Amino acid sequence: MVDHFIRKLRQGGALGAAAELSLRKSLDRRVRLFGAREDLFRPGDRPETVCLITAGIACRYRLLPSGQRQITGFLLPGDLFALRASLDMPFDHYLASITMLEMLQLDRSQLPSFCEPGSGIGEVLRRAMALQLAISREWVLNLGQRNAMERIAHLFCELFRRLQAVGLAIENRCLLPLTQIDVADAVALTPVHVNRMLMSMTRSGWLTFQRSVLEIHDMRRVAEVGSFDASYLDAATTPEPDTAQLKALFYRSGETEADLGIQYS
Amino acid sequence: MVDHFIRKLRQGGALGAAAELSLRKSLDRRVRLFGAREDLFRPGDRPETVCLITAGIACRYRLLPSGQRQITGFLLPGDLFALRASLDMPFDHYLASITMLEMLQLDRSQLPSFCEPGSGIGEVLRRAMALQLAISREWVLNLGQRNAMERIAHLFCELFRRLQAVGLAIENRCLLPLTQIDVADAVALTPVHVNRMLMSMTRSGWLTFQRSVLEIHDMRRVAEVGSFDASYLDAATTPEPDTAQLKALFYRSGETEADLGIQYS
DNA sequence: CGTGCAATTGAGTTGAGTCAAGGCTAGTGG
DNA sequence: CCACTAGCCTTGACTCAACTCAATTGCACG
Repeated sequence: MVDHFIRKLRQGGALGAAAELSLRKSLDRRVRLFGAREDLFRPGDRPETVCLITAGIACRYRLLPSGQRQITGFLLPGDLFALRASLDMPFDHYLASITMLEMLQLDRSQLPSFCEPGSGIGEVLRRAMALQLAISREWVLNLGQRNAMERIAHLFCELFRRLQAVGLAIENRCLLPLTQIDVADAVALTPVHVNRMLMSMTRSGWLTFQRSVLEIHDMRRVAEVGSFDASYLDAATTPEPDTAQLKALFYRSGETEADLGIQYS
Repeated sequence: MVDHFIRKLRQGGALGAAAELSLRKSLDRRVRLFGAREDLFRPGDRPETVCLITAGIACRYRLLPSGQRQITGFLLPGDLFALRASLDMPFDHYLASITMLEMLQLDRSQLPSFCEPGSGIGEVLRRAMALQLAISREWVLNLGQRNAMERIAHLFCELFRRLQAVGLAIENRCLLPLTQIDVADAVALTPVHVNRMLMSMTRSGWLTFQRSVLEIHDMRRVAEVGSFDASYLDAATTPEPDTAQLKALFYRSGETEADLGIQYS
């Protein structure tokens, strides 16, 4: 949970040993919970705090006047968002939970004090933004140049990789509590067509995506179909395969199916 | 030229009066020129310096194994790029000039010294990245949810607005030295289909796009078709309609057509 | 034990792509 | 000064990937 964030700070070289303690304390005080499928922010909102997801998944989306929805990105445990709080900029899109969500709030005014002078949280924030930018541009490529199956394959590779990077994948499986409608809104296809592609991929034995579990049986093939090259994700993240504790959680929720969201972290 | 940058720094509250002088001096030493249609950076390159475009236009693009090209963004005068230099991250896409290009190089090691302690270039960089992110997400929406004509209308609105913001539009016209092929690679359509849409828009009297000049005759209509809402661009930029001198340049090059690129700023 | 949303499947439609052939313009070299 | 060449632009005829419409099934929850 909090450790995801601490780890990020270390990577940015932002964290002094002395600062770490005070950081941990102050973080624990500011945990917030949200239910599934809630809008956390709407266009125009000015966030007060930078946020860190500690459990659950969320998405950014935009609406057209016609009512069409485009998901422009997913947020997974360990991801920072509302970075614009540090710039006093308003949101220009929606940010919504998909599962139940647990997150930390990092007060803008406190941010600088957690950092050693010189290097700082600034670099952590910029690194997070650079990663989001890389992902966003990858999506532009995905929507612009790939056909239906390739898009879905690429999206699944991205999400699997990112979950893996924070220790939330086991072997070839991960919890991915999206509906086919969510996938459709992310890759800009109709749910009907997404379903056809998924059926086809399943029949081919490449992967299954059922009951919130994504299982990739033939990663080489799926990555090839989606022309997926993970290097754009590595820029800011380090793998670090995570604890047995998490695996236990995963298995449990994988069986029971209930409340998958919050057991996520 | 340099002023674009100085202005940006002021906006970020980063510039002390004292610092400004030394900044101006050091900037003037580091001007670089490129020809049209050159790759400035390729995937894997690690830029040494953050760059600022002072004249001409450029684009980011990615290639698929199949050879398909997707332009993921355009860079206009006043835009910063290669921000990853400040993070020591490699490029994951191509960055290429479209016209001749004049740019400033801002050395990474020098960046901090130009700033008042506390506030700083960090905020300027983050603001620039936030803008690029907003634009990139807008492109995801554009490619995902809009049809051919809507996409083109939206792209033209974006570029017109951005050029206007740095004083490079006159009334309803701006220099936009893109081929229809460039437009096609940006909006993910075939050049053939882009041409059909442009013909149709021209016949409808909405706009013309010929000989590197975009002229929007019915901005209300075009913005409506592209469901264009400029608010996402305003976050980091301030208009400030620019000099008569630029207008003169524009008219001249608008007539002669030659070397449009570099006369740009 | 409905009720409602998600998933699935079939049949017919269409917006954008493909293929192909000219026309226009600018720059090149004789 | 004028052919020649190479891109870019333009247009027409045909194709197809993805969409729409519609109906059915399968769950999960109250």
